Amino acid sequence: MESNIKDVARLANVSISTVSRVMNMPEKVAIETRVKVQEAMKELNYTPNALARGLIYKRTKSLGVLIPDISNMFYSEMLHGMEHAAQRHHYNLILCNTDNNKARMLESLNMLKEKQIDGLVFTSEPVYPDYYEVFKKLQIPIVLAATHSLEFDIPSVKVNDEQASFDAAECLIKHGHRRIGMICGSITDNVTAMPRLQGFLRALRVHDLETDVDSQVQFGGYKFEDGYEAMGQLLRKFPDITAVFASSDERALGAISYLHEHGKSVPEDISVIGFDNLRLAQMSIPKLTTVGQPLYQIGYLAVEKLDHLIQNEHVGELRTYVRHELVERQSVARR
Amino acid sequence: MESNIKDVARLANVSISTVSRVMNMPEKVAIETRVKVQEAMKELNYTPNALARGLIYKRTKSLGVLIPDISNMFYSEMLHGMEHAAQRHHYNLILCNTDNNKARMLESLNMLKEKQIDGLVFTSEPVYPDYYEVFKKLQIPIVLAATHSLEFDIPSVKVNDEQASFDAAECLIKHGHRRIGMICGSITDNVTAMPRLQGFLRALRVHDLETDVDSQVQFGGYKFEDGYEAMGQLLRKFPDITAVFASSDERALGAISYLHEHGKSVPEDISVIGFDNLRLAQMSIPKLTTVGQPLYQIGYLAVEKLDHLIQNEHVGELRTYVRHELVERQSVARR
DNA sequence: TGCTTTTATGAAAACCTTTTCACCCAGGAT
DNA sequence: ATCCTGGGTGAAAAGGTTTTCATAAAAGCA
Repeated sequence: MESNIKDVARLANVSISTVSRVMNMPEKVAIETRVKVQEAMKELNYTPNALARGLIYKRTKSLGVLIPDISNMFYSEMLHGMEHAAQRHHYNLILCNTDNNKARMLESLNMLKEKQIDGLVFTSEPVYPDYYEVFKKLQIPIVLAATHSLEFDIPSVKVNDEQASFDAAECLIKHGHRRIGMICGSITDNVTAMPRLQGFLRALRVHDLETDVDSQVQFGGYKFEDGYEAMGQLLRKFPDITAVFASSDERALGAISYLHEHGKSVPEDISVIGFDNLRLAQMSIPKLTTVGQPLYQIGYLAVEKLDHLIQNEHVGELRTYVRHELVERQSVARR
Repeated sequence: MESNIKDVARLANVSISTVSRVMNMPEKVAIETRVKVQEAMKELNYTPNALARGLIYKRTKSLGVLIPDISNMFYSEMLHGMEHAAQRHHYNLILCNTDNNKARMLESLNMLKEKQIDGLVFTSEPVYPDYYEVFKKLQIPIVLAATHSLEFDIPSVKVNDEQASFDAAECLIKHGHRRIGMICGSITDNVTAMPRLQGFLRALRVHDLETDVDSQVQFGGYKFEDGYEAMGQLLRKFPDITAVFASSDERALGAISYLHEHGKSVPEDISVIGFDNLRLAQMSIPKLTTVGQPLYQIGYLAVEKLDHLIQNEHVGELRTYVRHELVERQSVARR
């Protein structure tokens, strides 16, 4: 039932070369032959086979995307941007969810290589040296999205986390807060969590506030439940707190939830500022003040950068830093 | 730099047939030859080319996924399930975001066909007759996820929307509510919105409450803003309302937001029940009571059903209906 | 008219595998 | 000694395309 170029050629009474030409350089074939062939293609419901094409062109117009957890809005917004850029540049996206699991990641990478992807976008997670080894073996253009590597020269696009956190903290300070806690990511993550911590501390220092990481900062996961948990810890260790910087929106909502359940109202008693500006930041009560990263744009630019790499065009800067933006809503109050 | 089977064969001093055998039926080749070949493969960092394989096997181990909007948590949770099922059965997922745009969908479908996907999962959106024509031309196994078709015999997996809505409405009624409004989807959508409306109305009738669609039901989009908007309308048309069934969690949060801003507290003044049980339903204040659909599972099962179709195994039932579940949290109060 | 150039087409090689078939050789049975 | 069996291997075709090169016909030009 599936028809190939041969069937078309036979039906149109031409050679397969001619059929191929009709598809790729139609101006090179006589007008009558052309329509004859096109009619045959239509009649047979013919579609060219991208596998055969890819074999010859050594190019598949497919990109691999490695994502730790697609159901996380953080990644899905980025993915959305990637998908649009991919459509624009005629790529397909092959999606691999890694669950932050190294074995699964390597497996996916292997599968992607076998499928001859033209390029790869790697999201979040730092690039550990052994990852870099694998990347090198892949022999494929790679772009990092929402992460970067200072050790290795891999193109990347992300926000300036240190500065963004600085701005978040400064926002709280400018609203008159002096006793500020932070809910931070894992201490082992120095591509995202550490810069954010540093930005936070810098803001405190710049404004002559004392800093005490031990009591003031709570480390943990990025999820709602982690934020909830962390808020509890923080309140115990640092009771006279008036504001909290939660370095992800989910954590922020978790914190707010904890505060709400423990009779503190936001922002009247305690102000909370988040990080990311996911769609859910507008949906909470109170609406969340947060420092936004343009996730859609990060995804979009990552794919465009990858395309440049693939086309061997100039890549622009190796490490692109996109603008963050302070989004003031209702979870931060003047004090 | 890229090595093929020939390079391996040359280095190992064997024919390419032998190399191929080492990969596909290693027991058929003498142990010394086997290790010789394996060493050569390792030395050359050889990976087989899935394009060439696919050409022969007429099977690519790739599935297409058509999704209206990946950044929507509704789809991203489903996608997560699909991805896990895909990994389990050794498929790759090629993701296409359609933006609910017909032209883009057809374009994607074409691309997917060219790439020789083994099957397709189509999410949400009703299957219009012209879609069905396209599907037929595709000559590829298809499964519908979170949608179904009564006109056409296409395998599908989804929740029983009518019954789920019935349960939602009944939950409100059992909590003593008599004046209940509904925020509903578009009136043109009769795969999801209409059954939900019918379930809602059935519950009212069964419990001898009067129904007046005109004043009691507000139609609109599924987003937060739509819910916000709709809540306003509803309150104007049907002022002495004590409870609202919003037929998506996002709409429910929009409604809650509206109520909050207009001085009504949830659930003390007005109860709200949602639909979906997205992750964000646990993150709101108050935590949202909702009737949950197992989105992850829907995605997972859809891919497994697709796999059965591809393998020509028995598909089980054509239309699978998975269990919904009433998740009682804090947005519904007794009256 | 006879020559060269151009235009339209086809044959065959190449891309990288898998698989069928044939071959060779060692060992067991007769 | 002869035949058969079978394990291990290689040559070649097939899968669907693109592309190079060759060829034939038509057109241009003197």
